[in-house]
Amino acid sequence: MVKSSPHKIQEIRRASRRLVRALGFMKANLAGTSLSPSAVHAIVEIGSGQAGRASELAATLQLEKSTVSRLLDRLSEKGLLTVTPSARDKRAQDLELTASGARLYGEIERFADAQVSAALEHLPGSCHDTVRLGLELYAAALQGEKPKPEFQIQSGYTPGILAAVTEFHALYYAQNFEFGAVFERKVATEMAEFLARVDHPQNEVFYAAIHGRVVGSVSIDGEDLADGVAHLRWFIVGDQARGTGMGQRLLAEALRFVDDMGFAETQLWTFRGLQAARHLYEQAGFVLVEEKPGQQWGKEVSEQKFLRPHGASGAGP
Amino acid sequence: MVKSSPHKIQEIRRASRRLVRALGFMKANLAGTSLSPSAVHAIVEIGSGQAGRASELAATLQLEKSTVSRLLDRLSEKGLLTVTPSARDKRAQDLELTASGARLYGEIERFADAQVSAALEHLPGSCHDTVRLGLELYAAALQGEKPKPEFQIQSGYTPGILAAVTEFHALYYAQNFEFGAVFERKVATEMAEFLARVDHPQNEVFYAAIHGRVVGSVSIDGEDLADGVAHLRWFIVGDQARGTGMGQRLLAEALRFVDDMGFAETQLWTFRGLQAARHLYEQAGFVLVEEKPGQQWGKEVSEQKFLRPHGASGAGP
DNA sequence: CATAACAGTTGCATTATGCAACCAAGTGAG
DNA sequence: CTCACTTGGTTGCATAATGCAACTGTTATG
Repeated sequence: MVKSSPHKIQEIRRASRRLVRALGFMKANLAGTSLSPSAVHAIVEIGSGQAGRASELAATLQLEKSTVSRLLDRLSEKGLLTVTPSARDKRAQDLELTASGARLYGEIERFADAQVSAALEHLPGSCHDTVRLGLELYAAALQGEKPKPEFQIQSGYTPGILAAVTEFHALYYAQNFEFGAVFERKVATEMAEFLARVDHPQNEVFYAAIHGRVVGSVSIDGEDLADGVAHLRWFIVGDQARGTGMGQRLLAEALRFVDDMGFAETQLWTFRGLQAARHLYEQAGFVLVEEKPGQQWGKEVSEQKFLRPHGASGAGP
Repeated sequence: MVKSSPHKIQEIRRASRRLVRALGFMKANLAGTSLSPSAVHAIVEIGSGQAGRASELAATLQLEKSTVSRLLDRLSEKGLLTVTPSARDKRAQDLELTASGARLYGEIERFADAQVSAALEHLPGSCHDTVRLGLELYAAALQGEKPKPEFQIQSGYTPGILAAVTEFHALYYAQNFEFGAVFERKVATEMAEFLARVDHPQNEVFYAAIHGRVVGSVSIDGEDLADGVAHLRWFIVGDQARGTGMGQRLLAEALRFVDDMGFAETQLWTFRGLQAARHLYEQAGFVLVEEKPGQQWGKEVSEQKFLRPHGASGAGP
């Protein structure tokens, strides 16, 4: 795993500090209420249905239960909250906002939304997702969560897929093997040609998207090799999604298509040095059948041909 | 300007709350010191040379000056800090960490770095930049800053440029004009062809990069039209950089090249409905000379031909 | 030179908070 | 069923953090 550079960490910490202060500042004047930060957080949590118990509140707000107890006292004294003993567990108590509590919650929501909205206005709209994603990832990471890779494999053309596949190839191979313009052009041109005939029943392109962006893809070209031979092409997963099992999923989906269509065998060309990919290929039933130097990608590498017979499903243990 | 959806704002707020709590939690136990959050922040600010005055500290920590005064008292009592009257301004006082203060600062730094580093370990390395950028942008936005668009215009092939240009075209025109595969393929194929001969002295590709990623580009094709006629092609700025003046800069750079190379005139094709671009073109001295329906981009639009004579520099006021 | 603005201090009141000891209600093993 | 243990919450106590307002001394400005 790649460690983040100290410099990057510094920058993250620096931004966090600013953030905490800026948000802390917001909280103080929040919606003109005279409530403390914790009280506001409590109202929000209860109002949004995230916390129905005092103990839950203590957990999310990271406060001691006694503090929460008193906090709830204050809020119910002000008539913002009803605290009723729970029916199921007589130790516990159900928390619910009163009408005026709900009104306050609404105000806080509107106020906070406006604040955030105003802040975001300072940024070009395209940054909004970066902000959202960055915050979510970091918040999750701080609490020790691994982000769940939510992606779905889909098939067929989607805008940007040619670009994405080209980009991943160009950047990855430029960085790791110093491939250049020839390679990027080759990928773009050949895949463009393929996409023109992707609707042919023996062809298909698969991709995984996160937040509407293509982050991984693989294609089956059923026409360009011999009859009954499927050609697995442009198999790649972008930086953002590497190590999430996406490659495996894509490959599985593609091979299911291959088997469903009754191809006698599947071929693919790659070259020596792509260990992770090779592992995936072999797991999926591919076998290395040929290896020789070549420079079809604009640079001399040891090209490898893999083959997978119909229905093969991986090397034994 | 595009408003962010309420949903997105909710998500940002939700993540912010988690973040503040998680960080708040970190602060409490921070490095095993018995210091309050503010005290730790103060040490960090002073230690990192960001604050040499009490008033500066009050500003960055968003605290009242009296609070800061007392905070500094406590710290100097503990021998972490020296508070000496400033030479230049007898009202003010210079803040400096003592040896033991500096040691503590070092510990805090190491501890916090380790925390952040540990958190980041939960994320794939490729997310780190998203986190950093997202936090920085949001922190800046909350304090009302507009992020400075730091980009430089460069020329020549760079890995990923074909992909980036294709992507921006595909996504933008798919979203706004429902262009599809035909268009994306056309862009990729033609630009790939162009890049094969971009080293010819009459051709050039210009691009702007942020953090090493291409976010805007324009090309001059000096060969595909008549002799002495420059063809301005693939002019586009990505989402992330729209509204930053990058388009103008790219265009200016491209036209400088055109004029330097002594082209008699420059032509470009676009179509009705791209107002922002049209404005830029006219500012740069282009004039609309022809308009007729066509479908060279895979969909029927009102195609426009613009022309700019050598050295023209924009419409008068 | 008078006045305002600035940097910081101090008295006072308020509030949030944690710890420890406590109670009451559920849980589980034998 | 019983006894020890856990869970959800309350209360007494001490303390730390904070803001406001009034204050001192210094510098800037007309």
